[in-house]
Amino acid sequence: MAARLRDVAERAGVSVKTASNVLNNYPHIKPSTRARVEKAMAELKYRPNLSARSLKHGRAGFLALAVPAMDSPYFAELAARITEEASALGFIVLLDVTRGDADAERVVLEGMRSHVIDGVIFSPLALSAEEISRRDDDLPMVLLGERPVPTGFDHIAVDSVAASRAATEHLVAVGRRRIAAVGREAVRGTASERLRGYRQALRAAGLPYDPTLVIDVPHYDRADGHAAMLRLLELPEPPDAVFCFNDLMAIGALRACVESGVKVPEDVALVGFDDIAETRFANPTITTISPDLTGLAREALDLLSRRISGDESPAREVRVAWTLEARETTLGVPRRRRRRAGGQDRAGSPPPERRKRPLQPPDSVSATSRRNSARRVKRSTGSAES
Amino acid sequence: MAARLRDVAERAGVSVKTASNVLNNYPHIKPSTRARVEKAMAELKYRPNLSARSLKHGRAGFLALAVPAMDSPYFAELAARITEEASALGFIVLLDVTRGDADAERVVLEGMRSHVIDGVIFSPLALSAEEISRRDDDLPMVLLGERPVPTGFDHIAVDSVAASRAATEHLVAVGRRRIAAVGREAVRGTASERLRGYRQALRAAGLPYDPTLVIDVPHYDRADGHAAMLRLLELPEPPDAVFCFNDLMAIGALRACVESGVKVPEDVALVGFDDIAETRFANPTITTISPDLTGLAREALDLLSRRISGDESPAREVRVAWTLEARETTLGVPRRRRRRAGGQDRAGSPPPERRKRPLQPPDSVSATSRRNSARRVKRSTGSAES
DNA sequence: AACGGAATGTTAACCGTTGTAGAAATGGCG
DNA sequence: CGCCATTTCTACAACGGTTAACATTCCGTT
Repeated sequence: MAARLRDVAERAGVSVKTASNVLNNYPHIKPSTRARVEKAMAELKYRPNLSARSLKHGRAGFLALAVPAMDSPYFAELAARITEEASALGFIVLLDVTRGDADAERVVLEGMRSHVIDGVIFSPLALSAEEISRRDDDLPMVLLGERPVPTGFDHIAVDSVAASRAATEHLVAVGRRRIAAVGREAVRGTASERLRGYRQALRAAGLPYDPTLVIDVPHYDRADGHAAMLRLLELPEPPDAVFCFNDLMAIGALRACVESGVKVPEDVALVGFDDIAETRFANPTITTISPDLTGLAREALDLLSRRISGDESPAREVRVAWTLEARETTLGVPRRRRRRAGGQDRAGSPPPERRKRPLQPPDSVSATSRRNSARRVKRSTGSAES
Repeated sequence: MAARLRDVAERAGVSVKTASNVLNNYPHIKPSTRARVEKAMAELKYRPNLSARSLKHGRAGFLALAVPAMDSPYFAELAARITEEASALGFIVLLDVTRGDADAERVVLEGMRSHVIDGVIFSPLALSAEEISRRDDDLPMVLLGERPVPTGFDHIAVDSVAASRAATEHLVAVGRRRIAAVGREAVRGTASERLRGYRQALRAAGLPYDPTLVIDVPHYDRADGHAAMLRLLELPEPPDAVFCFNDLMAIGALRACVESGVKVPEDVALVGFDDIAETRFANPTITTISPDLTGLAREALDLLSRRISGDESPAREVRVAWTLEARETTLGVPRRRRRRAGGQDRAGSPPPERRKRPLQPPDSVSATSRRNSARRVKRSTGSAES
């Protein structure tokens, strides 16, 4: 049914080899021959069989990207960046959604889709560092994210400790003293990096660490943030600021505040993490840590493609840049467009008086780069502990 | 380097074919032989080469999903559903992001990734119906979305006309008379389906169609909604309701209202389309049309896998179910948790008085199923116009 | 006329797996 | 013990494209 190279060759009156040469831009071909072959290809709607090709080469041109979820904006944006970078390098990205399922993640570790993919970019969630380090498969792999810290693997992440510390310091700087944290407190005994940064900032500011202000959540989603905030608001002494370990939870927390009649940031200031698009259009807009996703994607692909080409150098630990984006949940709403107090309580048409269109689009509302850890740590981690 | 079936066979002392048979659960194998082969596989860490396999069968087990964007929550959710359904059927989904680029979409039409994928699910954006209908490739394809209406292709979508009509009728029902619409007004001469439904509802309610209230936008993103709303608010006679053709624009529009001191829904009511998670956590929560994405994904895969198996029946036109989710941007905020008017204008710790945690999670706030077009239209569309 | 390079052809092997066809071993039964 | 029917296993040829190793022809130079 489908045309093969042989059919093309026959129709063009050349040998299979010549047809193949045309396909692969072999330089020494008479223009007229090339034209004939190309014409034949077009007429037969010839498409090379990539399975055959990759069977021959041992290279498939596919990369797998394994992430916990696709309906999380953070991972969606990440996937978009990685796909872009990959196609620039001639790779096709195959998405694998693990849903944070340990078994699904084990499949990723142990040679998924054998021989069809040339490498994996893996953002683990359920698996422990220890389990990851037991991996016994030579498919090149790059690990993403702060979650586990296995030694001897290529790993790319933002410096969560420093970023979280900056986020918390920012809350201190805007006058908050009782700062809560929402996220996973401990993964297999080790405190998470974000919690570490948070505690560092508290200590530096001379504030006490109050475990009742640290809320443990399972999924890092909006509902988690919502529930956590409700718990915090029920405390005898509620916090005056909350640092959520990601933006989705900050959004849920914000919603909980609105429902409960708590004013943000007057009563409670909020900071998130990730800088997903949603934060720039929330009401109020959400202060957050903005990691350089494009840089992350670029580093990941650069590293992975090097490994695929046989680079055997010791595992690398790469840190990507981030900035603190200070927005309304910590700075407040600019006075000139604060909403009126009373207001006609229900109405049909009469348009309320309103003023000029604000000049800046919401994307640029109070963006303040504060700190930047662009440094790239290249740490040689052989088999020994670093 | 990597173990082949031949190596396994040698080590187990059997022929290659026998090893292959073990791999494929061929019934007639002596248990002792099977055990030997399996042991050899484990020892050599054997992984079948899928390229070779698919070269042999002519089937690859891959599907392509081509969508305009991955960082749009709607497509991210859609991709998640489709990936789930596909893996249940043993297919692996290959994501292709076209960014609404016409050339990228043409590649999708004309046999992308030749022979590696068995079928395509395609949500076109840039290409006209006419251009799609010129497609000349026999790879099974299912079209998604309301955008183009080419005849003779399998097509799955929500009934946008009816849904948009319901959305607009809902605005009429809550007392609005000057209802704006934000979206693409015309694609190559044909009014979009959503605009059609909007106009039907206006006509049915005896309201005039005012073209100045219809805002044309390019990208259907938050920034578009934001800009469109600002334009509407500048009109001498601004609308008292806005129907945005998707949720992202509704979110942008909401943000524009907040910035401009316009109260939602008191001054302007808002309705979106898609029911992305973000709408359930917006402040206020956004009324929207909720399409049955799971159903859509299921239909798409059902249809596509049938085509792949050689089903040659006439092209089908499938409509998926939807519901109207009425939320705060049209119904208003329940009185008992409306926020206080004045409020301490900037403060440190003193917690404001607040009341009990509301019983229902935000997901269930004022959900009202209103209408359901679950009917599936099977239309035989041969070569003639229908 | 001899030579060199460009352009193409021929043939065969190979990538790893599976289908076909059939051989060899096994077992049941008269 | 012989015969037939299974069961168990094997040899070989594909699948479509690439590549190696030459062989050949054509053309233009010297």
